[in-house]
Amino acid sequence: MVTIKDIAKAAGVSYSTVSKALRDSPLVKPPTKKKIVNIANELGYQPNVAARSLVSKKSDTVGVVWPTVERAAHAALITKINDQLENHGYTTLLSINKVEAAINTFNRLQVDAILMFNDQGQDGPDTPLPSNVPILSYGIAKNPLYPTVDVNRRDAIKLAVHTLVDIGHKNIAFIGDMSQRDQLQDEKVSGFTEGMKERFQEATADVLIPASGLELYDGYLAMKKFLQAGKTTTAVVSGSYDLTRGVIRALNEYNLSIPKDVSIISYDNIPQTNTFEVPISLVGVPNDVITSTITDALLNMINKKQVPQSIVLEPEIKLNESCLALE
Amino acid sequence: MVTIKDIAKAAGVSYSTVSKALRDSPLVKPPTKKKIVNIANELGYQPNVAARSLVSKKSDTVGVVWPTVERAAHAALITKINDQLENHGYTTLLSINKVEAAINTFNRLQVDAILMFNDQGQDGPDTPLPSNVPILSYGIAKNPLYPTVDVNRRDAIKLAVHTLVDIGHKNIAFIGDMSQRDQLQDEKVSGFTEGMKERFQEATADVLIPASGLELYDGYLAMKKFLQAGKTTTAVVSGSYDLTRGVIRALNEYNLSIPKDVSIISYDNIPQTNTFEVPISLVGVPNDVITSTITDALLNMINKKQVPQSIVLEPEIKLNESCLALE
DNA sequence: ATACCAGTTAACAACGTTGTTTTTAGTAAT
DNA sequence: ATTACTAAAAACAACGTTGTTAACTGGTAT
Repeated sequence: MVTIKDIAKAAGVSYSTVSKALRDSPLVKPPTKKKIVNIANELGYQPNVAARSLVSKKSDTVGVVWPTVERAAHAALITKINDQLENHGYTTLLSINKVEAAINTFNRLQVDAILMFNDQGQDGPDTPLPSNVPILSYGIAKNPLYPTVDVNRRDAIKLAVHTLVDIGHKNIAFIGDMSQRDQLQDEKVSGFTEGMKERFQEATADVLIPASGLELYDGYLAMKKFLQAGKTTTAVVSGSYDLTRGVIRALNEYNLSIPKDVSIISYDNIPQTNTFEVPISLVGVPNDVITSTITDALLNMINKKQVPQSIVLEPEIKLNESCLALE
Repeated sequence: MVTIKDIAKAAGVSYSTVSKALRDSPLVKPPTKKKIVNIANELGYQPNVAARSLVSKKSDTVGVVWPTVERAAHAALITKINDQLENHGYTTLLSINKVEAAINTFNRLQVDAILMFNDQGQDGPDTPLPSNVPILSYGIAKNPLYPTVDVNRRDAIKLAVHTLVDIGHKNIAFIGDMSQRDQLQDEKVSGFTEGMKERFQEATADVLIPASGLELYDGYLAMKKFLQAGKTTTAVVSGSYDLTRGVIRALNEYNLSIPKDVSIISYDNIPQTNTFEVPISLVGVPNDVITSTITDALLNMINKKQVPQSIVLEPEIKLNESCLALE
């Protein structure tokens, strides 16, 4: 392991001069600086984080608590956040340990901030864990233990419903994952129910198409079952992008055209890579809005040393050809 | 941040005594030790890794290079490896940066070992990266730059083919992801081709069912297309668990029974959670064999400071009711 | 009493780095 | 030629920890 002192010896200067030279301090003359930098490169010098963070009390590192790798749901988010933080000089580290252990680890490592993916609050602690490091949570902002970035899924679905009603639809169905108690999915269902209630005074029975998962095949199966039962609808609000893909397959099989026979609005955060014949309308908070919000919040926590408020992101709608006005 | 010195002051002893007490050294009298430990707990003391690893040159941490979070393929592996390392007192950290940056980070962090998930060697460097830390790779052991743990996918499929031939099958098909150049998948295809060639002298045209991915729906679609075209087979070797699920769906739709009409052997590493009516035969290296091998290799690298050889794991077959003998 | 133990604890040095202070050398002003 | 000043570099202290060495204890043997 080559240290700052080896460089000093090789360059014939004191080691503190080397330190300054490598940090590009104006306290060392350009020629000397250049010589030192060259020697450092030549020797393949790598600064020792332990030593550095011992004195600076910083590690330029952000820890991400991610207890459920299996659920690839947030993969896209993490990738982007990782990139954005990198642009600001921070390194991202993931821990797939359970929340408590992960936070502990990150505290020991003297990470500068912690981002916690709070998967449906399933196994979250009910009292804030002791931490010297500021923690930001991504999940549900209802009675959060930590400042939280939340996506208003309920309003997103509601927005979809309202939009469809406003262009003349009356018979609207919602397809979503209802296989398990999952707060995130429940929010969507109740968004649908409330959205309908707000527009139709008399209580209409909600048309719910229950899928048993969030995969393409789940959507395909659920929609097919719906159609097989002879049920019909003029518009479908879908709880996820993959489900939507399944729905489209099923509709195709039944020779139902989009949007002539059925209009579709899909919940989604992914920037649309239009792989469909008919561009699909989307509601949701765009992924880069989410990631920028998170990144900014993290950087604020680190630099301003101030605890940010919880933030609820409101959805946008992007209308496309998949929606047909009915009047 | 409470340090060892704060404890020393509170306990009225020197700080070196505190250090020894907390590390349970025999050099400090039990009563003193107890008192110190109590105070430490009370103050919520957390050792500073930076300081510790500065002097000990260890961090009790293993870094995992995982550039493609999106591909959830290895999630199960990582989870298990994480647990096993934890049992040995090591913390696992993941980096989703690209290989070079990740290795750099881990070097700076003075991680004790690095595990690299070498996704189909797609963007791997072609010359070993400079690293002070031993690196183990999981992927393909063919001309590896680092000691590598490899799974013999080719022989796994071959084993499946041979087994089917030996129980009387002649018309055998292989379904796999042939959508993209992926070394891992290619290995399986050629395992099939070779396996057939070894048993049938005359060159029979291989029956390949090309799927356009590794998801359930891809298998379903590919198999359905195969059947729709009026083709038949008495046995299917499937390249992945999810594909197999899709195949089964398709067979069900065509009222073909397993194993009466079609026998199935599936490639898989996952310990079988029997969700099927008919238990499926499996080939592959069980996941816990893979993870234990990796964990052991990592620990060896750390403790013995010796570079291990590359290891190729040989597959096992687990015959179940999904295979019917034909004579 | 003096010297010599063992058992405890205190003091010290070191790890590699950064920020501050002191020294050195070179130049300008008296 | 002495002083005053400035730029550059060296020396020093500190960060929190661990391993080593030195300094105390009280007791036992001389």
